[in-house]
Amino acid sequence: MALNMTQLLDRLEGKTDKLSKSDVKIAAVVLRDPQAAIHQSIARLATEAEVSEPTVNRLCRKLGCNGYPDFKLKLAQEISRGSHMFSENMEASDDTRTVINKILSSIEQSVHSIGQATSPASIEEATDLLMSSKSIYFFGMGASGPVALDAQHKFARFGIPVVAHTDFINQRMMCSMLTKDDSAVFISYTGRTKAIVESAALATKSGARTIGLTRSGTPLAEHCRVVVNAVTAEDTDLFTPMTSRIIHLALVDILATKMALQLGDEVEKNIKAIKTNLQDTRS
Amino acid sequence: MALNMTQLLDRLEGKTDKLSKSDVKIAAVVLRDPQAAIHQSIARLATEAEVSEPTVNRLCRKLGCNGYPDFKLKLAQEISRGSHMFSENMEASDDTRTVINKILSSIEQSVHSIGQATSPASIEEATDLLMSSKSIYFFGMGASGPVALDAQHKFARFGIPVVAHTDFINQRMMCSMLTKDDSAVFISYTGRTKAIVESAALATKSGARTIGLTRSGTPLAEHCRVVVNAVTAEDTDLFTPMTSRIIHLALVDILATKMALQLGDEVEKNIKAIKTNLQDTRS
DNA sequence: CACATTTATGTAATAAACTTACGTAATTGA
DNA sequence: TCAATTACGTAAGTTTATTACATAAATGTG
Repeated sequence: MALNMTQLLDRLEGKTDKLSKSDVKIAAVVLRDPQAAIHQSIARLATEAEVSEPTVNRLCRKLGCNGYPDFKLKLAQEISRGSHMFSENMEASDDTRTVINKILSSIEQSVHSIGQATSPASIEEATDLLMSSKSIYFFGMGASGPVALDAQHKFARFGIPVVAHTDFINQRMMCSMLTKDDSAVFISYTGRTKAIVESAALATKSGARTIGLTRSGTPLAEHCRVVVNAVTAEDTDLFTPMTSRIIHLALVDILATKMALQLGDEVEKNIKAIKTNLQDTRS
Repeated sequence: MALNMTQLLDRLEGKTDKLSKSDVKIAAVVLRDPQAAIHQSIARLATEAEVSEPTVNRLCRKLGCNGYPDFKLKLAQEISRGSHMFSENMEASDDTRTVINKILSSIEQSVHSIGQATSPASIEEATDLLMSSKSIYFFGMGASGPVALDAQHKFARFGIPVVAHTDFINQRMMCSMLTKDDSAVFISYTGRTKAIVESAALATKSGARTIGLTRSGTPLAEHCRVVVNAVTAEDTDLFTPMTSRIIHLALVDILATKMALQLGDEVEKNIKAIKTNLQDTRS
């Protein structure tokens, strides 16, 4: 019930539903300025769209809402993510507060959209491969280097040997030495970085279980057995270089959590052990 | 107008406003289940809170809303971030879709709350220090190690020498060699990791410009000239270990962007140069 | 401590908004 | 062309929210 978000605007565009003539008129008014729509009464909206009030009401129900007020509520939630406020570029004249808000809302938006882009199936396939692996390798270069290291840190608790490699030489070396019981996770937003594509090709040749945290359809994706699609809604975004790493981290979190849940008790012990060891380093 | 978000629930807790007796009763009902509140009529809410309807209406206006429906709308937007849906723990029975949603909404929530916790002043002070530095050092251990490396990668484009250190030995060594023209950025969520606190103390002794990406009031914070407060709303959260790194990354983004804006043209050239160099690595 | 003044709250009337029921028009398909 | 279905609007009814007014509580002052 709470999960069918960000659907209203899409549905208003007629993507999933068959909209009648009047419905289209209403949708046009709403889409022209959704922000304004949520402050309008049903009467006002009906007038603007040149239809009757019950017609508006019926459309609301057709879209799965419980009447017009409920429609407004759901619409408000959908556009509350700031998507429509801060898509503009950064300007030198922006004060610090504005810069903060622009960056954060851009991140929020990306994180939210990745939720819809990620197929549960791909996560499950990936965790299945990872869980039964003899050892796991994370590969990332440039901005994805730190992500790979982060993944190494996160997966360490599972009791499976994990290593991250962030430079070309080590990656090549490792990839040619993998076995069919090893998992190799390749992290790249563009999916076109030569070095990492070559490494993935090598890994495939070695028979390793290749997993890609990248966008599907890219050269890298083609070399991976499982692809966890890491693509944001708008890709031309100025903030892409920022948000892509965060999206990768979020996906790593999801994989690690899913794995932890499936491994169950075993992990608990490991985490507890690590935690007690860490206590000593706190002052 | 669009920036005073996520204030309603806080204000309902009486943090910024002086609430009357009746106001408190109303707030209690709303806070007990905000999700339910947005579907209630003003009459229902008034009854539950044992006050009159106009009293509810007056509270709405006091909180800056344009009547009760507007209040519901604003509240709906505020909790649309999933904050109150998924604050519970993860369960083994959760399906993959649920796991994904829980993690992502937790991240969204943290990112959003950091926006309010971060004071523009601290960002400005930090960037001022960084910009005029001869060189910049990032220090992070454990989960913050990758964050430090990420920062190194991001700041590299500014033309100032940047290094990240993620191990104790190197950190100690570097910190004792810093000069008053060097900036040392310490990244730690807890602010209590012994090693990093010691490093910060050393850096202070060397006269370096110490900046902390940590929570204020912690041992680490006390050794830092500028503290960028990195604390999430709810701290007991199960997801803290996940979201803390992402918050740090977001703060790094903010610092880097702010710096880029202030440096202006100079950076453009650097970025362009890096980009052209990167083209070669794409297939 | 009494009195004036401000602030808080409730009652009742009013107005606005939404929904339902019903009837007519348009569309579809044989 | 004629049912049958679907789409739409009118008008009545119902719910919901707001305003105006009155009363009570709280606050401050001499």
